[in-house]
Amino acid sequence: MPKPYPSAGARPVKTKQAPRSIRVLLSDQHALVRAGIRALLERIEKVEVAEAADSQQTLASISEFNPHIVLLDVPVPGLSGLDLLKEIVEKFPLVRVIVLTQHENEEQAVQALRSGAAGVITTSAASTELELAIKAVARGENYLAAELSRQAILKYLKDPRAFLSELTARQYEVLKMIAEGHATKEIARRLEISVKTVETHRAQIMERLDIHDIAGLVRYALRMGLVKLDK
Amino acid sequence: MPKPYPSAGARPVKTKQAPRSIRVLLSDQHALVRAGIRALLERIEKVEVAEAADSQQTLASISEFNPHIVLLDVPVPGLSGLDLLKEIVEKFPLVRVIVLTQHENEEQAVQALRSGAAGVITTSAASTELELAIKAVARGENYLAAELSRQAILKYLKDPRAFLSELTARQYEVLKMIAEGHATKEIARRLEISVKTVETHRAQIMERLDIHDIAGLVRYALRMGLVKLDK
DNA sequence: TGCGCTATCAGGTTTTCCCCGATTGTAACC
DNA sequence: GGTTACAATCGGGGAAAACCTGATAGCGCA
Repeated sequence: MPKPYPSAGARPVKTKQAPRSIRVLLSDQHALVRAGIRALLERIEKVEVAEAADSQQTLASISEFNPHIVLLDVPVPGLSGLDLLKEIVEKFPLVRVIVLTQHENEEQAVQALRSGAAGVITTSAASTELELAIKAVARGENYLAAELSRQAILKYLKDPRAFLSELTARQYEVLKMIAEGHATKEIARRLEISVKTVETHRAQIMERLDIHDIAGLVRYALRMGLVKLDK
Repeated sequence: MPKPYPSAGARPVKTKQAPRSIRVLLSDQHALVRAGIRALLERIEKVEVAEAADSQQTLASISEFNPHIVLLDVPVPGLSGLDLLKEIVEKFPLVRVIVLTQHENEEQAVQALRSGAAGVITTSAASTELELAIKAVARGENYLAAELSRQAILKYLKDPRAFLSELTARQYEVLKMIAEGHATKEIARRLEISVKTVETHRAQIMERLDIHDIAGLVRYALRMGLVKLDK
């Protein structure tokens, strides 16, 4: 049902338009997944692949390998998960980044696009979609995974307040501390505000997110990448 | 050595089938990861690959494809994450299962072995390790990822109480409800016990796990697979 | 200039947390 | 057959936290 996106007409029917090869830097924490994706990438003609396992390696390898495209795995999208993306965009504005995410979630796709991604595909995509995405982005177009609703994306992008500022910065700050397990009193102490204020923040967070228990807040914060599971 | 052989309704159209090929069923939620791993598997000689995306497909495909080995991705190991593994072991005792996990964690590897896995490898493994694991398990041996400490594994396996019964069944039940966001009063109502008893359970859970806030309990429950992020 | 939003705080009520305790049953151990 | 260990159940009472209903000050913006 969902048809491709801006580049709808330009299917990769024809074989070559770029004379040189496309250098793709594959950034993923998991060696096995990296090897698998690399095998898929290498089936695409004129694609050169390099790998990086973490942020440092990725940034270093961008300088060194000078890739056209970074295929960036973001296991838990969200605020903190996109830090590396933002850093890449800032330091290497010419590099185009395709975010590979596990979640078929418009909200998180929009966050990625807002942060400067040129494309978003999900791990539930078919392997052919990977090739489509690489080629589209290499041509300078953007690419969105077929599973994602363009309507939702465009709607969100048009309304900057739709959910990027679902919570205010202060509220995110408080939510993070809650999810990390800090008591209200301690949060108040750290932020140098009254316990009552922290309580109000929490109440407003709960109201906005329509979540009404601490456990739900913790799960939400984990999904958003505000906190990590281990720690 | 358990060598299952197709006696009934397996693949009918196999003409030049090598007599000793290894049939591997690849069970992973993510199509792209599946395609990648498949590409790696197909580099190994005499390996035939089938894919499954979820529990139902996996079980159905075991009947149909009659694999020697199931390569089972378990994103969040733990109690609930291993349900499919247990079901496979129960219904198809001759099928050998290799668990593919993201965490280099002895505890969770032991849980997998206890549940009947023949091998455990992690996504941080090199792709060569995948081949080693497949071949070892196909020979009837077991395989443990190189990252995992054999000592720790053996120690845990020898002492059944080491952490499998870290919590009692009742405590797991209460912990699950806490992590799902139910209030103490509601947990008491559901379990038809006193609020005081629930409080005692919670206190004992916290003491055993050395976790002293709700947020920490929620994260623990998520790691253990007691509850899921989305829900 | 008023409207909306954010960030801050308080009083008062309800609920939970936490420390003390207890009883019952069961299984193991010597 | 007593003792020990532990699981599961419950209570009192005070401290703490959460929850509800307010309020105020600042800030941007139309």
